[in-house]
Amino acid sequence: MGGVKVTSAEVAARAGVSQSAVSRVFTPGASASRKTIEKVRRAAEELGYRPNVLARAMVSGRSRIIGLVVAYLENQFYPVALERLSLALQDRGYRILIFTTPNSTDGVDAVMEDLMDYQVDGIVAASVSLGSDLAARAQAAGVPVVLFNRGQDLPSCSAVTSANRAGGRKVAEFLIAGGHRRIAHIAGWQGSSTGQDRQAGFLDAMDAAGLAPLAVMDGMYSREAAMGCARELLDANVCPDAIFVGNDHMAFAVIDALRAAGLVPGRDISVVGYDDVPLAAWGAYDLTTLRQPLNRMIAATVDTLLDQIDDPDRAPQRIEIDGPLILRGSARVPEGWTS
Amino acid sequence: MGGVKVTSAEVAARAGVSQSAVSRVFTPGASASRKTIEKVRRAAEELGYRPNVLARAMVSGRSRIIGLVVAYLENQFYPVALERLSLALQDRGYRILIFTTPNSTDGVDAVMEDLMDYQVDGIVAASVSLGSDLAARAQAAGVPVVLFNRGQDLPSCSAVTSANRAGGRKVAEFLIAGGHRRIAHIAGWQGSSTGQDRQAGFLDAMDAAGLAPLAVMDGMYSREAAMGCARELLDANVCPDAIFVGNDHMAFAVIDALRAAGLVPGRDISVVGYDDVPLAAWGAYDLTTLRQPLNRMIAATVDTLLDQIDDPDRAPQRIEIDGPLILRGSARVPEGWTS
DNA sequence: CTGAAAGCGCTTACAG
DNA sequence: CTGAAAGCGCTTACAG
Repeated sequence: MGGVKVTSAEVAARAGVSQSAVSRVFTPGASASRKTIEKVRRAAEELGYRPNVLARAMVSGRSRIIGLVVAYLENQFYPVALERLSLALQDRGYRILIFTTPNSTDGVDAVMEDLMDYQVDGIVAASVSLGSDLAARAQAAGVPVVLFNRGQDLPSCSAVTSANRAGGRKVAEFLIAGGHRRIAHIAGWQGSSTGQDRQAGFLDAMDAAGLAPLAVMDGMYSREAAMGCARELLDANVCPDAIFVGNDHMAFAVIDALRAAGLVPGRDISVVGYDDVPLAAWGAYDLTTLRQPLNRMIAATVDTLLDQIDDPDRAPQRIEIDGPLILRGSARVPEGWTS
Repeated sequence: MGGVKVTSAEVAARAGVSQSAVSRVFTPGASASRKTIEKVRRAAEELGYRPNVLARAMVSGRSRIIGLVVAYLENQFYPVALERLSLALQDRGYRILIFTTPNSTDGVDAVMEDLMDYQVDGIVAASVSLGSDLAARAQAAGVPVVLFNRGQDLPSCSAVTSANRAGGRKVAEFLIAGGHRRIAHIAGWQGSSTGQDRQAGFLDAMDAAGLAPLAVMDGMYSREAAMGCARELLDANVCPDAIFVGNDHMAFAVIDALRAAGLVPGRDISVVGYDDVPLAAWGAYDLTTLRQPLNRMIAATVDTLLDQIDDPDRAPQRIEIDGPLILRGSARVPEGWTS
């Protein structure tokens, strides 16, 4: 029952070599003779030895642990992102220490401190905002931070997002081209860059077309809030003919609200989301949406983070990745519309 | 830019005390005079000192890290479980190191080895099966393991599940009482205890009522597989009047397939799922389902795991928690049915 | 209460 | 290529 942890010294004794030799055999770059390698490997196998990663971390100053701060796990975008990120990081020899948090800046900051106590080599903050003091501390400690799906303007942090402003514009242009004239926007949380940028893009395009939005409301990235917004829109004197919703998670709520009111999405009212989570493609929602190119966003996140870990002098990056509009049944498609 | 990590020695120097004193001030149980505590806290604050958790882990033999192995993150049950687990563990001072994995036993075992390299204090294996050798190694290393939502029969592991056999029985009784006679079962993966137990319970009740199932197929806990099964059922000569699906994730696929065939769930064919994930309550699916009591399952998992960490001699537990049937619109409700 | 010292399990110059 | 030794940042008996 007692934790029978085998150490390199025990392996050394059994193999008849020094403890340093054992260490070298298990250290990728180091050199050892074939004979030593063989003796050590055999002894290690017999004893069930595996190097203690924590001890290695202490002396090398590398924990091979990446801290992940994430909120909104009920939005399918994040579990999927987590899975991809975890796989990509595992491939490169890193593991994820996960911190879930309510989305207040305070909550996030508290959790970040904890994170740094674990000597993480880098931090991915997904869908959360950092206090600028916290960002500074991470930098002071030499821990690179990349913001995933949030473009907050912190000079010391990298940020990976999709091209949200362009995306918002694209959605508006699509709806306008489809002949909609009473277009409402249930926006993503206006405390977040993604919510702001998508809304700004939407307003850009409306403006360019000489149209005023029927309504713009903050859905807070919350199912409940979005549903409330949708009900309010349906109860108003003038009913929208299209609703652009700031993300898919809220769009599902909006569709549920429309149907509850006896309306058919795509026929009576067009609904467009943002993200293209797997659920958007399922029959029950069949949601037209602006896709965030998750694979490329994850790849960019991992590359940026590991580059900065390997070379602390590398400057933070801000990466924006363009995404396509995915046409499905929840919104009327303009005649001859392509792409 | 260089990682300016502050150590206890530096704090000691500034505070004019020994390094041990600093350590004591930051060690919950230890004793120090008010004056020392004050001096040390001030110096620590000024320097931005926080204890290195990894170093503490090395000497104390406690990493305060729990390893979590999880597959099926596309099934909403798991992200929600992850979030609750993370919160519950954070409350008790533990963090989660996460490993995602394809669900083969091989994949899981490889990942478990990696996990142990990080000196985790305990392991939660959610929705995955362990090789028995691996379970033995974890035990040998003194690392307790609890299987979450999987009741595999490994004497050295604890297991927390809902009462799956009783649940399967309850669903069948409900459908039979509702007057259904052509009842099919798209089962959970038959390589898992949950899939087997729910199916066994279903068959128990069918048997007791003198009914034969119209069909029993393995949906593999996969959306695609389940959809294939549903199509096959609909194409057969005799169409089911009810389908019990092994979990909600598959049930959503089944409902999509029914609707694609022009059928209305709850009117033409009753569909019942298992889990009661949040999506089951959303308007688009409105799924009748057997709820797995997640909060209680998480609480039991955390309690069991931490108990075993604190007292290595404690015997592994197997905990089963009963869940209620949640009535919604996807299945006909028998007259006068209660609970 | 407090400090000097040993030790957790490793990696990494340093000699040989 | 190999071993003895120092050291990573802490905790924890051990004396005082």
